[in-house]
Amino acid sequence: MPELPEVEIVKQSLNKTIKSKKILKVSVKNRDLRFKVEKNFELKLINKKIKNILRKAKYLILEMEENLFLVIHFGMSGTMHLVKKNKRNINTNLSFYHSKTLPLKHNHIIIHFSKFKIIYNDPRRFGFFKIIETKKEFESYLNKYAKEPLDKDFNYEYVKKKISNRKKNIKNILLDQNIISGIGNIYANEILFYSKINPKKLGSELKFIEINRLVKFSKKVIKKAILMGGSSIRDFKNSNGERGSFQKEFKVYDKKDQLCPNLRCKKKIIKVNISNRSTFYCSYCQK
DNA sequence: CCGTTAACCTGAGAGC
DNA sequence: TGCTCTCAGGTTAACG
Repeated sequence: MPELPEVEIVKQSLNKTIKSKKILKVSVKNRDLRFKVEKNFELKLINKKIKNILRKAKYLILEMEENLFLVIHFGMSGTMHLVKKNKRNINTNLSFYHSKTLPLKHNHIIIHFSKFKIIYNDPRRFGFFKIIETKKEFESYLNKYAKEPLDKDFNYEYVKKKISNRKKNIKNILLDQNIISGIGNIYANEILFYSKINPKKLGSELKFIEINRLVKFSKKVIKKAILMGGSSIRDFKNSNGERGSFQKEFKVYDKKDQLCPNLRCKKKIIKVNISNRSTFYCSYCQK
Protein backbone atom coordinates (compact mmCIF):
# COMPACT_ATOMS: atom_id res chain seq x y z
CA MET A 1 0.00 0.00 0.00
CA PRO A 2 2.16 2.86 1.08
CA GLU A 3 4.87 4.28 -1.06
CA LEU A 4 7.56 6.63 0.21
CA PRO A 5 5.29 9.62 0.98
CA GLU A 6 2.77 7.57 2.94
CA VAL A 7 5.48 5.93 5.04
CA GLU A 8 6.98 9.37 5.65
CA ILE A 9 3.59 10.57 6.97
CA VAL A 10 3.46 7.61 9.35
CA LYS A 11 6.96 8.43 10.50
CA GLN A 12 6.05 12.05 11.18
CA SER A 13 2.93 11.10 13.13
CA LEU A 14 4.79 8.55 15.21
CA ASN A 15 7.53 11.04 15.96
CA LYS A 16 4.93 13.22 17.65
CA THR A 17 3.51 10.42 19.74
CA ILE A 18 5.78 7.51 20.58
CA LYS A 19 9.22 9.10 20.53
CA SER A 20 11.04 8.58 23.86
CA LYS A 21 8.13 6.50 25.16
CA LYS A 22 8.60 3.11 26.74
CA ILE A 23 6.99 -0.05 25.45
CA LEU A 24 5.09 -1.73 28.28
CA LYS A 25 3.58 -4.70 26.51
CA VAL A 26 3.51 -6.27 23.05
CA SER A 27 0.92 -8.68 21.81
CA VAL A 28 1.02 -10.52 18.52
CA LYS A 29 -2.35 -11.85 17.40
CA ASN A 30 -1.12 -13.35 14.15
CA ARG A 31 2.52 -14.15 13.40
CA ASP A 32 1.91 -15.05 9.76
CA LEU A 33 2.90 -11.88 8.02
CA ARG A 34 5.09 -11.97 4.92
CA PHE A 35 7.85 -13.25 7.15
CA LYS A 36 6.96 -15.03 10.35
CA VAL A 37 7.08 -12.70 13.34
CA GLU A 38 9.94 -14.15 15.38
CA LYS A 39 9.32 -16.12 18.52
CA ASN A 40 11.00 -13.72 20.92
CA PHE A 41 9.55 -10.62 19.28
CA GLU A 42 7.55 -9.56 22.35
CA LEU A 43 10.38 -10.25 24.80
CA LYS A 44 12.91 -8.28 22.81
CA LEU A 45 10.78 -5.14 22.75
CA ILE A 46 9.30 -5.05 26.20
CA ASN A 47 10.55 -2.28 28.52
CA LYS A 48 12.54 -0.69 25.72
CA LYS A 49 12.40 3.03 25.11
CA ILE A 50 11.98 4.36 21.58
CA LYS A 51 14.86 6.65 20.71
CA ASN A 52 13.88 7.69 17.23
CA ILE A 53 11.65 6.93 14.27
CA LEU A 54 13.31 6.74 10.86
CA ARG A 55 12.34 6.02 7.30
CA LYS A 56 14.28 4.68 4.37
CA ALA A 57 12.46 4.21 1.05
CA LYS A 58 9.25 2.35 2.01
CA TYR A 59 10.65 1.08 5.30
CA LEU A 60 9.73 2.49 8.68
CA ILE A 61 12.26 1.97 11.46
CA LEU A 62 11.78 2.29 15.20
CA GLU A 63 15.19 2.80 16.74
CA MET A 64 15.16 1.52 20.31
CA GLU A 65 17.54 1.70 23.24
CA GLU A 66 20.48 -0.67 23.24
CA ASN A 67 20.95 -0.66 19.46
CA LEU A 68 17.76 -2.51 18.74
CA PHE A 69 16.03 -1.68 15.46
CA LEU A 70 12.48 -2.61 14.55
CA VAL A 71 12.12 -2.54 10.76
CA ILE A 72 8.54 -2.36 9.48
CA HIS A 73 7.23 -2.75 5.95
CA PHE A 74 3.55 -2.13 5.17
CA GLY A 75 3.25 -4.32 2.09
CA MET A 76 0.11 -3.54 0.10
CA SER A 77 -2.47 -3.13 2.84
CA GLY A 78 -0.70 -2.39 6.13
CA THR A 79 -1.83 0.52 8.30
CA MET A 80 -0.93 1.80 11.73
CA HIS A 81 -3.51 3.02 14.22
CA LEU A 82 -3.07 4.96 17.41
CA VAL A 83 -5.70 4.23 20.01
CA LYS A 84 -6.03 5.95 23.38
CA LYS A 85 -6.11 3.62 26.32
CA ASN A 86 -8.84 3.07 28.84
CA LYS A 87 -11.43 4.24 26.42
CA ARG A 88 -13.96 1.95 24.89
CA ASN A 89 -14.01 3.92 21.70
CA ILE A 90 -12.42 2.65 18.56
CA ASN A 91 -11.22 5.98 17.28
CA THR A 92 -7.75 6.04 15.92
CA ASN A 93 -5.59 9.05 15.67
CA LEU A 94 -3.23 7.91 13.06
CA SER A 95 -5.25 7.24 10.01
CA PHE A 96 -3.54 8.02 6.78
CA TYR A 97 -5.53 6.58 3.95
CA HIS A 98 -7.91 5.11 6.44
CA SER A 99 -11.00 6.09 8.29
CA LYS A 100 -10.74 7.20 11.87
CA THR A 101 -12.28 3.94 12.92
CA LEU A 102 -10.15 0.99 13.84
CA PRO A 103 -10.88 -1.98 11.57
CA LEU A 104 -12.56 -4.94 13.26
CA LYS A 105 -10.45 -7.61 11.57
CA HIS A 106 -6.76 -8.17 10.82
CA ASN A 107 -5.28 -6.29 13.76
CA HIS A 108 -2.12 -8.41 14.04
CA ILE A 109 0.32 -6.59 16.29
CA ILE A 110 -0.40 -4.33 19.26
CA ILE A 111 2.29 -2.30 21.01
CA HIS A 112 1.23 -0.82 24.35
CA PHE A 113 2.49 2.37 25.92
CA SER A 114 1.30 3.91 29.17
CA LYS A 115 -1.42 6.12 27.73
CA PHE A 116 -2.10 4.59 24.33
CA LYS A 117 -1.35 1.71 22.02
CA ILE A 118 -0.44 1.41 18.37
CA ILE A 119 -2.07 -1.30 16.32
CA TYR A 120 -0.80 -2.76 13.07
CA ASN A 121 -3.58 -3.80 10.70
CA ASP A 122 -2.93 -5.66 7.47
CA PRO A 123 -5.67 -7.64 5.65
CA ARG A 124 -3.41 -9.12 2.99
CA ARG A 125 -0.42 -9.72 5.29
CA PHE A 126 2.23 -8.73 2.76
CA GLY A 127 3.86 -6.50 5.38
CA PHE A 128 6.40 -7.54 8.01
CA PHE A 129 8.07 -6.66 11.31
CA LYS A 130 11.73 -7.53 11.70
CA ILE A 131 14.06 -6.93 14.63
CA ILE A 132 17.73 -6.19 14.01
CA GLU A 133 20.01 -6.29 17.02
CA THR A 134 23.19 -4.50 16.05
CA LYS A 135 23.85 -1.15 14.47
CA LYS A 136 26.24 -2.68 11.99
CA GLU A 137 23.71 -5.21 10.78
CA PHE A 138 21.04 -2.53 10.60
CA GLU A 139 23.19 -0.30 8.42
CA SER A 140 24.14 -3.05 6.03
CA TYR A 141 20.49 -4.13 5.83
CA LEU A 142 19.40 -0.72 4.61
CA ASN A 143 22.43 -0.02 2.47
CA LYS A 144 21.31 -2.80 0.15
CA TYR A 145 18.64 -0.50 -1.22
CA ALA A 146 19.10 2.04 -3.96
CA LYS A 147 18.98 5.81 -3.52
CA GLU A 148 15.59 7.47 -3.21
CA PRO A 149 14.47 10.63 -5.04
CA LEU A 150 14.90 12.83 -1.96
CA ASP A 151 18.57 11.93 -1.50
CA LYS A 152 20.85 14.86 -2.33
CA ASP A 153 22.98 12.73 -4.61
CA PHE A 154 19.98 11.40 -6.50
CA ASN A 155 20.89 13.35 -9.62
CA TYR A 156 21.45 13.05 -13.35
CA GLU A 157 24.74 11.16 -13.01
CA TYR A 158 23.30 8.63 -10.61
CA VAL A 159 20.19 7.88 -12.67
CA LYS A 160 22.07 7.85 -15.95
CA LYS A 161 24.54 5.33 -14.58
CA LYS A 162 21.78 3.16 -13.16
CA ILE A 163 19.55 3.00 -16.25
CA SER A 164 21.59 3.63 -19.38
CA ASN A 165 22.51 -0.01 -19.95
CA ARG A 166 19.06 -1.39 -19.07
CA LYS A 167 16.80 -3.13 -21.55
CA LYS A 168 13.99 -2.85 -19.06
CA ASN A 169 11.16 -0.38 -19.57
CA ILE A 170 11.26 2.79 -17.54
CA LYS A 171 8.05 2.00 -15.66
CA ASN A 172 9.54 -1.21 -14.31
CA ILE A 173 12.79 0.59 -13.60
CA LEU A 174 10.98 3.12 -11.40
CA LEU A 175 9.32 0.27 -9.51
CA ASP A 176 12.60 -1.62 -9.03
CA GLN A 177 13.77 -0.86 -5.50
CA ASN A 178 17.30 -1.94 -6.38
CA ILE A 179 17.61 0.79 -9.01
CA ILE A 180 15.59 3.62 -7.43
CA SER A 181 13.85 3.16 -4.10
CA GLY A 182 10.64 4.51 -2.60
CA ILE A 183 8.54 4.83 -5.75
CA GLY A 184 5.50 2.59 -6.23
CA ASN A 185 2.77 2.26 -8.83
CA ILE A 186 0.94 5.55 -8.21
CA TYR A 187 3.99 7.78 -8.16
CA ALA A 188 5.66 5.96 -11.07
CA ASN A 189 2.66 6.79 -13.27
CA GLU A 190 2.55 10.39 -12.11
CA ILE A 191 6.30 10.99 -12.46
CA LEU A 192 6.33 9.61 -16.02
CA PHE A 193 3.48 11.90 -17.00
CA TYR A 194 5.27 15.01 -15.76
CA SER A 195 8.48 13.79 -17.38
CA LYS A 196 6.68 13.25 -20.73
CA ILE A 197 8.09 9.75 -21.03
CA ASN A 198 6.25 6.75 -22.43
CA PRO A 199 6.25 4.06 -19.71
CA LYS A 200 7.22 1.39 -22.25
CA LYS A 201 10.39 3.16 -23.30
CA LEU A 202 13.53 1.29 -22.32
CA GLY A 203 16.00 2.73 -19.84
CA SER A 204 18.75 2.66 -22.45
CA GLU A 205 16.63 4.74 -24.83
CA LEU A 206 16.21 7.75 -22.55
CA LYS A 207 17.79 10.96 -23.73
CA PHE A 208 19.65 13.54 -21.66
CA ILE A 209 16.63 15.79 -21.27
CA GLU A 210 14.36 12.90 -20.32
CA ILE A 211 16.66 11.73 -17.55
CA ASN A 212 16.88 15.30 -16.33
CA ARG A 213 13.12 15.59 -16.22
CA LEU A 214 12.85 12.23 -14.48
CA VAL A 215 15.21 13.37 -11.72
CA LYS A 216 13.46 16.72 -11.35
CA PHE A 217 9.91 15.41 -11.25
CA SER A 218 10.69 12.41 -9.06
CA LYS A 219 11.78 14.88 -6.42
CA LYS A 220 8.91 17.30 -7.07
CA VAL A 221 6.12 14.74 -7.04
CA ILE A 222 7.38 12.94 -3.94
CA LYS A 223 7.93 16.20 -2.06
CA LYS A 224 4.50 17.54 -2.89
CA ALA A 225 2.84 14.25 -1.96
CA ILE A 226 4.50 14.42 1.46
CA LEU A 227 3.38 18.02 1.93
CA MET A 228 -0.18 16.94 1.12
CA GLY A 229 -0.13 14.06 3.57
CA GLY A 230 0.27 11.27 1.02
CA SER A 231 -2.42 9.68 -1.14
CA SER A 232 -5.63 8.18 0.21
CA ILE A 233 -7.28 5.95 -2.34
CA ARG A 234 -10.01 3.37 -2.54
CA ASP A 235 -11.42 3.86 0.93
CA PHE A 236 -11.13 7.60 1.10
CA LYS A 237 -14.73 8.02 0.02
CA ASN A 238 -16.22 6.73 3.23
CA SER A 239 -13.64 8.19 5.53
CA ASN A 240 -14.21 11.54 7.11
CA GLY A 241 -10.80 11.84 8.60
CA GLU A 242 -8.29 10.85 6.01
CA ARG A 243 -5.05 12.74 6.15
CA GLY A 244 -3.79 12.41 2.62
CA SER A 245 -5.07 14.58 -0.18
CA PHE A 246 -2.55 13.99 -2.95
CA GLN A 247 -5.12 11.80 -4.72
CA LYS A 248 -6.77 15.07 -5.72
CA GLU A 249 -3.59 15.91 -7.62
CA PHE A 250 -3.45 12.74 -9.68
CA LYS A 251 -2.90 13.54 -13.34
CA VAL A 252 -3.12 10.04 -14.82
CA TYR A 253 -3.33 7.39 -12.10
CA ASP A 254 -6.76 5.74 -12.21
CA LYS A 255 -7.86 8.25 -14.87
CA LYS A 256 -8.64 5.84 -17.69
CA ASP A 257 -10.74 7.45 -20.46
CA GLN A 258 -10.54 10.87 -18.84
CA LEU A 259 -9.11 13.78 -20.76
CA CYS A 260 -5.38 14.37 -20.61
CA PRO A 261 -4.69 17.16 -18.09
CA ASN A 262 -2.68 18.96 -20.75
CA LEU A 263 -5.45 21.25 -22.05
CA ARG A 264 -4.00 21.53 -25.54
CA CYS A 265 -4.02 17.77 -25.94
CA LYS A 266 -7.68 16.72 -25.65
CA LYS A 267 -6.83 13.03 -25.90
CA LYS A 268 -7.86 10.37 -23.45
CA ILE A 269 -5.67 8.73 -20.84
CA ILE A 270 -5.19 5.06 -21.62
CA LYS A 271 -4.70 2.12 -19.32
CA VAL A 272 -2.37 -0.75 -20.18
CA ASN A 273 -0.81 -3.61 -18.28
CA ILE A 274 2.93 -3.59 -17.75
CA SER A 275 4.23 -6.59 -15.81
CA ASN A 276 0.86 -7.11 -14.17
CA ARG A 277 0.62 -3.55 -12.91
CA SER A 278 -1.93 -1.04 -14.20
CA THR A 279 -0.23 1.72 -16.10
CA PHE A 280 -1.92 5.00 -17.06
CA TYR A 281 -0.57 7.49 -19.53
CA CYS A 282 -1.23 9.84 -22.40
CA SER A 283 0.20 8.32 -25.54
CA TYR A 284 0.35 11.75 -27.18
CA CYS A 285 2.13 13.67 -24.46
CA GLN A 286 4.38 10.81 -23.36
CA LYS A 287 6.67 9.69 -26.15
C1' DC B 1 24.35 -11.33 -14.88
C1' DC B 2 19.35 -9.70 -16.86
C1' DG B 3 14.24 -9.39 -17.58
C1' DT B 4 9.72 -11.46 -16.97
C1' DT B 5 6.12 -13.98 -14.64
C1' DA B 6 3.68 -16.13 -11.00
C1' DA B 7 2.78 -16.37 -6.40
C1' DC B 8 1.92 -14.79 -1.83
C1' DC B 9 -3.22 -13.00 0.68
C1' DT B 10 -7.99 -10.77 1.56
C1' DG B 11 -11.72 -7.77 0.28
C1' DA B 12 -14.23 -4.51 -2.69
C1' DG B 13 -16.73 -3.79 -6.68
C1' DA B 14 -18.51 -4.96 -11.32
C1' DG B 15 -21.36 -7.76 -14.05
C1' DC B 16 -24.68 -11.24 -14.44
C1' DT C 1 -29.25 -11.54 -2.86
C1' DG C 2 -25.50 -14.18 -4.40
C1' DC C 3 -22.19 -15.99 -7.39
C1' DT C 4 -17.87 -15.36 -10.20
C1' DC C 5 -14.38 -12.61 -11.86
C1' DT C 6 -10.97 -8.91 -11.72
C1' DC C 7 -8.35 -5.81 -9.43
C1' DA C 8 -5.67 -3.51 -5.53
C1' DG C 9 -0.50 1.56 -3.00
C1' DG C 10 4.59 -4.58 -2.97
C1' DT C 11 8.14 -7.91 -3.26
C1' DT C 12 10.69 -11.87 -4.82
C1' DA C 13 11.61 -16.92 -6.10
C1' DA C 14 12.00 -19.28 -10.14
C1' DC C 15 12.67 -19.56 -14.87
C1' DG C 16 14.64 -18.95 -19.59
